[in-house]
Parts: sequence; C-alpha cells; structure tokens
Amino acid sequence: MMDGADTIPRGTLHDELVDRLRDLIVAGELAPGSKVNEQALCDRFAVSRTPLREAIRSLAAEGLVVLTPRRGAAIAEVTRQDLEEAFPIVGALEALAGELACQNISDAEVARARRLQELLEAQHRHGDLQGYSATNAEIHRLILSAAENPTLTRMLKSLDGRVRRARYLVNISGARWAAAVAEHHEILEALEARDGAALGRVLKRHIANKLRSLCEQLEL
Amino acid sequence: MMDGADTIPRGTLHDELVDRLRDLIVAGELAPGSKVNEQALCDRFAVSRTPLREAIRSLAAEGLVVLTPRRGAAIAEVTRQDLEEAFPIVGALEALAGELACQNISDAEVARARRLQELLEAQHRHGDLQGYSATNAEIHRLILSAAENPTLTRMLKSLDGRVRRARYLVNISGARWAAAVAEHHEILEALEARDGAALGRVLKRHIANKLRSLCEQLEL
DNA sequence: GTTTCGTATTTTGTATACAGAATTCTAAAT
DNA sequence: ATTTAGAATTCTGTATACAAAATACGAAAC
Repeated sequence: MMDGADTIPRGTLHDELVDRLRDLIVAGELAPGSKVNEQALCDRFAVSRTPLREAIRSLAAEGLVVLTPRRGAAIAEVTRQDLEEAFPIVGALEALAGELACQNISDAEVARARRLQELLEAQHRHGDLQGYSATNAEIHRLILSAAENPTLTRMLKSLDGRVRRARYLVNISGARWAAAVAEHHEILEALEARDGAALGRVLKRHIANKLRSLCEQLEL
Repeated sequence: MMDGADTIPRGTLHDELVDRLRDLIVAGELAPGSKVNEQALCDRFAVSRTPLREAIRSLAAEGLVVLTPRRGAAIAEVTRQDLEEAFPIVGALEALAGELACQNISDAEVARARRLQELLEAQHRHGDLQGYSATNAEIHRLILSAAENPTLTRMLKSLDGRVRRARYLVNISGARWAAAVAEHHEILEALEARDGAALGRVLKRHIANKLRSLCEQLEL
C-alpha cells in the first residue's frame, strides 16, 4: 500500500475555482470594492452556485473577499491600511522562513540560489521586468521550501494574493528596482553564511522597503 | 446612513457551525485522524449538508481539517511535526503583535494589563488552573488588540485552534506553570517600558517554552 | 484459508429548488 | 422636485436531488 507525499489530484471544481478567482482578483478584473455577482460568475465558469460559493468562502479566509451576512460577498479593497497590516506580517513570516532555511538548506540549494541571483541581476541589467519578477518569486520560494514548514508555506501563500494584487497595480520604479537587487545580494550572502539572524533581518527590511515603495507609487 | 465598524450580526448557520465544530475539534470530541461523517454532523446540528460543508471548508483553511478530493474530510492529527510547525509561527506573530502593541498601547490598557497580571499570579497561587487559563488568554488578547492589526488578529485566531487543541490534551506541569507566570511578569515589564524589541523577544521565548513543555508532556 | 472479482451501499461533488431578506423600481403625495 | 410607500425583482442562505466515485460486502476461484 504505497502512499507517498505526492498528492496532485486536484480534481474538484472548488479548488479549480479558488485559483481562477484568485487570479481574477489579483489581476484586478474583479475590481476592488465591487460586489460579487454569483450568478454572473456561475455563467462565466459554467458551474452551479454550490462550488462557487465554497470557493468564495476560501477566498474570504485569505482576505481577498469580504463576506457580510445576508448581503453577500465583495472584493476586498486595496487600502493603505490593508497593506500596512499585511506587510509586517509577511515580513515577520519571511524572516522566520529565512531563519529556518539557514538551519536546513543544503549546499546544492545554496548553489541554486546563487545561480538565481546571477540570473536576477542579468534580468535587471536587461530591463526584463517579467523575467525578474519570476526569478524573484522563485528565490523566495526556494527559501520557503528550505524552511521545511508547510504550515508557514500555506500562511504565506494566503497572504501572497494581497501582496501580488498591490504589485500588479504599479510598475516598480528604477530606483526601487536597483535597491531590491542590492537587497537580494545581501540575502544571498546571509544564506551562504547560513546566518539565520542576519537573513531574517534583511528579509524583514526587504519587505518593509517593498511596502514603502508600493505605498508611494499607489499614492495611498 | 450611519455605518460603524460594529458588525456583530453573525446571522448565518455557516458561521455558527464553524465555531461549534472548532470547539468540538479542540475538545477532542472529534478525534484527531478520524474521518468526518457529514451525515452524522448534519443530524447532530439539524442542518443540511450545504452550510456544513462550507463550514468544513473554513476549518480546512485553519488547518484543523484535512480535505482530500473525492475522499472527504478528516480531522487533522496533533503530531509533533504539526506543533513544531505551528509554534514558531505563533511565536513570530505574537512577537510582532508585541512590537506593534508597544507603539500604540494607552496608559489605561497598560494599567489593565497590570491588574490582569496580579490576577494571574493570584490564580497561580490558588491553583485555579481554569481561571488562570482564561486570564492568560485575556492578556494575550489585550496585547493583540493593542497591536491594532485586524489581519494579524485573524491569522493568530486561525492558528489558535491548533494550539488550544494541544493544550487541551495535557495539564500544565507545576514547574512549567511557575515559569510561565515569571515569563508573564517579564512581558508586563516590557509592556510598561514600551520596549517593543524586548517584548517581542520575551513573547517569542514564552511561546517556544510552551511548545517544549507541551511536546514533553505529550511524549511526542 | 486466502485472493479476486463483481455487486450493493455509502459518500462525495455538483446541480437545482425554495423561502425569506434585501434591493430596486414605480408611483403617489407633499 | 424630492420624498416615501409599496410592489416587484433580485439575491442570499439553506435544503434537497442526482450522478459519479469510493468503499464495503460477499461469493466464486485457487
């Protein structure tokens, strides 16, 4: 009776809808503050209300949707307050991830981080914002994965939607971009030194700076 | 059109069920690892499957329930790994709450914290474990509330079930109890000094010690 | 006695139905 | 013209219905 840790099935409409809807919200296609029209979404995805409502519940648990009894669901706003609430949490959790990662990370993974860092810098030089974003996310994923804490992964993922949504609204500024690359360099150094405390501090600062830049650009 | 921040209605079966079920799980009445029988719970609460299933989804988002496609829901186990994952996160988030609280907390709230601390010590002296637990929770709630970060509150609440469930399984040891009271004394001192960094450190240590004690007692 | 195959029974996921609340629309009254 | 009362419609929450999958059960084969 083999039973590996490899569960991929993903067979239900509910799960599928959660991801689809999250993408729609992150991309702003479902506008912040707007009411969620169940019927319209049912038609759009050709599903009934049951799985759709369950998916909305899951999104509400992530904070992307706000539920009001007898008055339905609405897409959460992207307010300054919201970002100022979410970012310190992301910072604290990423810092924790960094500390844990330093305890567990293998030489091979560190080597991969270094390669990603080099790629990141190249993409910055070439102005490849799309590629940069992907590599950036990949590095954070690498650290998170090295932390070996699925619960932490889950919590950060559930906050990630809100962060990504804000990022989606603005293009990173040239100055901020350069600073971010430099911060990533520090991150790599701390990682190679396996200095958990330092990595935690850098990550916290990295996230805090990201918040500041976002708020400025969004003029919130 | 007055529209305060005071939404209490709580009118839906779904919400009610989430709380009832969580209590059942925390109290161990729904045994860890056991499959969730939807029908039985529907009968028990005299509701239909629709709101019950939505509630189960919410609990799954909290990690108290594990969903497997086409195979239904099961009560999450209380494993050592589970606790070792959850506690560092709780520690990091409570530490953050402490830091934020120090920036915002009023003199009146600090005074209330002091009164609660005195009550806590009295309850410890009298061996009133039940009262102690309540006061303990109240103090943490006070700090969390002073942090003024609803998102943080929500995330900690969602982790709280897992922590409470573990606590429910064992009675605190005499030595650990005394140590916890002493730690709470440090917490109060940091709070009165508005020393966020110190408070964060103490809270992190406090949570880490709680975990160690729990794991020992549970013999996990 | 164990294994294997096929059938019956639950159980799960999804769709639909229905009642009550909220919202919108209309039209009369000030 | 604005407000207000009331009816009509939409929407939300909940219950029920149904098909497909999973599980439990049992008989036949080895």
